[in-house]
Amino acid sequence: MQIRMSDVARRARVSVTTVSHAINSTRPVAQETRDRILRAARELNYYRNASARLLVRGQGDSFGLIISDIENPFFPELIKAFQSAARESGFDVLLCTTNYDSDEARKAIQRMMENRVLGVALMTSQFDAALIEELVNNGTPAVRLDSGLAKRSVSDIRLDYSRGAGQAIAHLQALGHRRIAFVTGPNSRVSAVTYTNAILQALAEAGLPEPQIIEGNNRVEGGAEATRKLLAGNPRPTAILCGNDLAAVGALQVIQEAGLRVPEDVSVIGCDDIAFARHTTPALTTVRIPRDELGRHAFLSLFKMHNSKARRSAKLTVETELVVRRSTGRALGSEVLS
Amino acid sequence: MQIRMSDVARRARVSVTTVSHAINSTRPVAQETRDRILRAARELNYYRNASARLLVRGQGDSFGLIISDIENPFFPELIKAFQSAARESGFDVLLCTTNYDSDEARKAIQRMMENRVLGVALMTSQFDAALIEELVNNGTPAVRLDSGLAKRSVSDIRLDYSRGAGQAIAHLQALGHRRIAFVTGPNSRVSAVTYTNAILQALAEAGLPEPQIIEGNNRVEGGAEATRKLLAGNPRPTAILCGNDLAAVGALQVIQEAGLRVPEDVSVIGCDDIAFARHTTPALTTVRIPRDELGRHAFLSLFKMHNSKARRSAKLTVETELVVRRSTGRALGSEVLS
DNA sequence: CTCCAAATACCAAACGATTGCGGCAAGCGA
DNA sequence: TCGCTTGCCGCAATCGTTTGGTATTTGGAG
Repeated sequence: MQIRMSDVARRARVSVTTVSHAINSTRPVAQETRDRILRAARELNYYRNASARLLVRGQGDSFGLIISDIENPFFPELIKAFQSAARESGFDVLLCTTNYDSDEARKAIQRMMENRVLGVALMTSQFDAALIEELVNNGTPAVRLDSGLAKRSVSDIRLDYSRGAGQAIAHLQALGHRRIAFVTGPNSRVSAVTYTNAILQALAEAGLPEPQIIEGNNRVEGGAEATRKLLAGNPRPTAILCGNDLAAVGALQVIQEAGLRVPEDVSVIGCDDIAFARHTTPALTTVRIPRDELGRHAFLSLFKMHNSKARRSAKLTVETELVVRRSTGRALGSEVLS
Repeated sequence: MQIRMSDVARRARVSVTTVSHAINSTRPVAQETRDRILRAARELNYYRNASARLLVRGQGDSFGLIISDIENPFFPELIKAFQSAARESGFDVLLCTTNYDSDEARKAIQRMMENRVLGVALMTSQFDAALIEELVNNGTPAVRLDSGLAKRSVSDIRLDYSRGAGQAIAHLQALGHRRIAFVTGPNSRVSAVTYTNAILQALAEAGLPEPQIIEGNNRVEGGAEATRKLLAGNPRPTAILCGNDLAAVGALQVIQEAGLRVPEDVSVIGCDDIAFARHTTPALTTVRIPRDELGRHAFLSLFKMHNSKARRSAKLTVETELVVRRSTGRALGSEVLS
């Protein structure tokens, strides 16, 4: 059925042992012999059998990455960073998505384990803590990227929202905003509530009043709907913070459709800094989450754990940062002379 | 090191054979015994060894998908469609990206083959035809999604641009446009030249003059740059067609930054209909490529080939279609009374 | 009580590569 | 010529499952 090493060996008139060594460069093979072998392999269209190889070596060479939704523009950049970090070190990556479904999440973990990945990174909140525990008890390195609450048992890459949040609020305050509204992500998502808390705290520290809060769904439509409610209020907010950029896009749209101007009438701030944030009109001011760093660190951390056989690695923190574009401006009715 | 079936067997006091059958439901096992086995497996944290399984069965259960760039918003939707079609039929998918690099492409194919995928779908132009040939000669089913030129040897899902192109041109013509410019994708990309040809033909059939053509790169910056050139021309075009939506976004931006209005001064039409196309301002009129259909058909086609052991399957065609939004309007200086 | 079928469980041979160990031959110095 | 090193290469055990071919038990019919 398939072409085996022994076929190559026969054609090159050597033993399978030699073929193996020639192909993997695991032992010196006479130049002439090696050539003969490689030629035979090419002629026969031979590809190593990964399972046989993995079976006997007991160790594969790929790391797993589990994310929730590939269509969410947040993830691709993360995936790419993880992937290229892995490739740089000579590893493959096995990608699974959960689509926010805990059953699929379970399958994803199972697939990872059955394929004996060297470690797995997870960025998805809908997650049985128990499963992760098992994973770790198994000795498989794991990192979570989504966690605000630092679970003890798994190494995390902590995403620190406080800096970005602080900068966002300071920015708004400097522009004279006081009536600030906040469209959060779904409260079921850890990262969403972490961000919410960071914003609330920054607001408090700045001595600004509590914001009006509406729970959104981190999608364009959710942001749009929430914004409609906000605009109907009286007095309406002069600035709207959104749980992510997608929601902010919805906000932008609704505000402008209502005949109001951004940022003259209402300022908008997103979160994530997805690629499109710079192409909205006006370009979106947003709290940047450095996904490339996140992805790289995730891999590096896993890699270290794998090498050192440690169950946990040093906790890393990556910082958010406000990037100011054109969707924020001086608050209406705060025409201070300057 | 790892936990084997024999460990589970010992703990449940049965043979490995029975464990295997209990876990895979491949042969009846007494309810009581099965329970004992599954419990033991759970207690021991047992995961099947995929390699051993695959090795002996000779057949895996995943299909491969190779794309060029995960950050291009065109792809995620395609991936998802492919994935969910696969999952519905009980298969996994192995995803690889090439990043437009033919060396990585080679590695991707190799990974697919080494892992004995049941078939592979490719959407990436930078491709050694030779590699694909091999693949097919190996007996591994393959489909290309990017192909305008129908290679003989591989089954294709043909993407028919002519309908969408025709509709786009008709739409523009109806609005009174005659000075039409076209920002193409890179000429190295098959799909790009296919689209270009479709547009050119539609233009000719409509009796419209040849358009001014600028080669872009299918990215925002490319579209922006090309548009700057176009705007500097005299007379400037009243409508700009773009090779994809990303470029169209760049066009939109440049036009509006130049103080012109879309669509009053210049109309813009994109291609792809990425998720963000409906959220640009104004919302983008574009030639939709049905990525979900593309992904689904790709899998289905592979699946069929795999089942029937056929090397080729019926050629499918998926149609593009114009979706009209707000970035197109009546041509300047064509105020016909109606 | 005997016999048979059905149900259940086990034995052992694969699957295709890797790798420790050992063999052979050529080259070299004494 | 002998003995040793060095450079190549092959033998055969091994990895953890699956699965065709039996063996054993059980229950009921004759």
